[in-house]
Amino acid sequence: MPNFYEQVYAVVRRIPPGKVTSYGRIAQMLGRPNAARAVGYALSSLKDKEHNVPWQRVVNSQGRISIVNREYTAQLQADLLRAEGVAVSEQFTLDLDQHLWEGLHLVELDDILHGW
DNA sequence: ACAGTGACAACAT
DNA sequence: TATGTTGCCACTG
Repeated sequence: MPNFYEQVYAVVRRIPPGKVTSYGRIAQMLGRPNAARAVGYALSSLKDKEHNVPWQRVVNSQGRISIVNREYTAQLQADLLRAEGVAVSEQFTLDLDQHLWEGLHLVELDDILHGW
């Protein structure tokens, strides 16, 4: 049974290129509608290589890149998304109606939540 | 055991 | 619109 962080990573790995979702929606998928902050915390602790997580595909509920006081990182996220075909504005915003990921099917969620 | 820490989100001004 | 406030929660030392 993976811990919460691993569950978050498992979900994020399912997000296809060119699509995005929010911290809160990931929390909801994992059955913890109020754990949005913990999702952000999980991603912030990523050490890149060990995991293979497309962290750039997670933005806040407003469709905005949510990394504060780290301009270079926000810029990196924007560039990574643009490389996938996502239109990101100079203010680090994007159109959720156009790029929002539908989410997982119940079978896939069961895999993540209960192991396989 | 416990207080501090965020890449959140919803609401209230 | 744009800030500010408050509730949240998993993880850490």
